[in-house]
Amino acid sequence: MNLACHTKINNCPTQISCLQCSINTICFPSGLDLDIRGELYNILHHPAPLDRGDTLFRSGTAMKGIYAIRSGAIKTYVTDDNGHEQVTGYYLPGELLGLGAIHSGHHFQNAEALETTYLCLIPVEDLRRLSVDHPQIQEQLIYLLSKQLNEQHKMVLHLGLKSATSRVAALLLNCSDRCADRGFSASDIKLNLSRQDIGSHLGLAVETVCRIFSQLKKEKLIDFKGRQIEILDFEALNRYIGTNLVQK
Amino acid sequence: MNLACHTKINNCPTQISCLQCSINTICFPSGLDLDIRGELYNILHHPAPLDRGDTLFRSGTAMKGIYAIRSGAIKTYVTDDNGHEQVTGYYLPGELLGLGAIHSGHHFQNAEALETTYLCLIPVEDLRRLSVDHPQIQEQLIYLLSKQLNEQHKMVLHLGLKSATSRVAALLLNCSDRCADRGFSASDIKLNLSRQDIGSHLGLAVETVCRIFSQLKKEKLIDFKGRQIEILDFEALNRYIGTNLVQK
DNA sequence: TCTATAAAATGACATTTATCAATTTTCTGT
DNA sequence: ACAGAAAATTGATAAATGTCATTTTATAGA
Repeated sequence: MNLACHTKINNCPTQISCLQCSINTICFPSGLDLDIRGELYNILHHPAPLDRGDTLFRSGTAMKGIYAIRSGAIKTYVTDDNGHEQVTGYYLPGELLGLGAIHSGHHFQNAEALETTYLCLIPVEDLRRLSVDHPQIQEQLIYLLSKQLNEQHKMVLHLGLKSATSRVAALLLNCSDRCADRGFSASDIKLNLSRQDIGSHLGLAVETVCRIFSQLKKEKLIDFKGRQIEILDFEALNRYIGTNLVQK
Repeated sequence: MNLACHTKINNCPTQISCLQCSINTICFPSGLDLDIRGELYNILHHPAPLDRGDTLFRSGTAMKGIYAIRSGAIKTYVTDDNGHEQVTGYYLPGELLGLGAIHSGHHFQNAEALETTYLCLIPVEDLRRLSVDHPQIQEQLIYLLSKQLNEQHKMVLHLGLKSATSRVAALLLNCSDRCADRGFSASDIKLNLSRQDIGSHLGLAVETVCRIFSQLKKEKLIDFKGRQIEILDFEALNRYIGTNLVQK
């Protein structure tokens, strides 16, 4: 099995300029003029890296800004009255968190690191100030918001699939796609959510998720060791999704 | 039962200025300065109203712009290899369609009118041109994109609920909320999706949706006649969602 | 490296949901 | 108002998924 996507960019220094950052082709600054990237770097904050289990932000709190993941992985989740978690999102390096809180200024989800995670924080107020002179920044923000909205539309599609197997397959292929977009392997992915998290995200019991993983392995559509997954048959996984879109 | 939300603003004239439009407090122009609203009106198109079943746009086609619903209702859906539909969204007056296509310029969903529907079309190119002189327009677009992203995050949460009843309850309360935001009744709502559409959206069989509707009626949590629904017990419906967020 | 703890996996059984078939109700067009 | 078609509903049964109990495996900290 090859290297997991995340391991390739581990050991990031805490401070790094966008100009040198290994993910600057997919992160916020991608497509911006070089001088604007420089200005963007001036307003960036580099919070201390998060350890596994550390909270990035909590539901109900004011947003400090937009977070960009430099390395690591984050899950978002909500908690019900009984303290039970439901995972609502899974974010990879180069992806942005907090965009949905711009309009209200507050988060309604919690965000937690799934492994050691390095981030950049872009304060929205500073970004707004910067965009007065550089309308390109607003255009970029619109572009990225639209892209993430599109991603969520796809998630809504995947979560509306009827069978448990098709929902799991959709999640796997979704992660594969996003890894590939980031220049990582499309077939060897690290899905750093627990089976419990996956179940809670897809509306399934942990045991169901385990059984589906085992069966997909037996059918040789995937192979895995823990959270390290190798996709062996993209076609077949896609067929699971396509043919289960909706029953007759 | 009171009037359905939609009936209140039926019989819209085809041409109407944003300044007089009944939904201008929630639609794109909300919050914009009056002179900018006037300019916005100048670039608006008013396509002929759609009849029930008419297609607004198709998957794979280039986007013409952002659509704002003036009255009526729209569903978005995708179709699998076997021609089976899966509903991915349901849109009410004052809501915008097509925002997810800005970044690629293409739609990946189909959009279809569920009843007679009046729309405005805001061509993105014209909007971009207008925003050179009025950065407020880009700020507004960012605000609205963030808001819709947040809405989709909620949908992801709702579709990840484990029981069929909680997913149906979540859909009902979601529509109620959105109706209330628009100044319509929160308790008397018209959910103009067929039971089939609801099932396909939530990953359930039609029959399951029917049975859940019947049971909620028997338990006096809702009342309904066809697609006209009255919510009788918000508390109880909310409890369904909260206590089913995730199993132990 | 070892131990304690958590995560993952599996089997047996209960519950929920899907499927199929049939009936009733609603809607559309004349 | 009427006829035909589509949508909604309901029951019986099959299939999928959840729950509980137990075992195995992986992980974290000493």
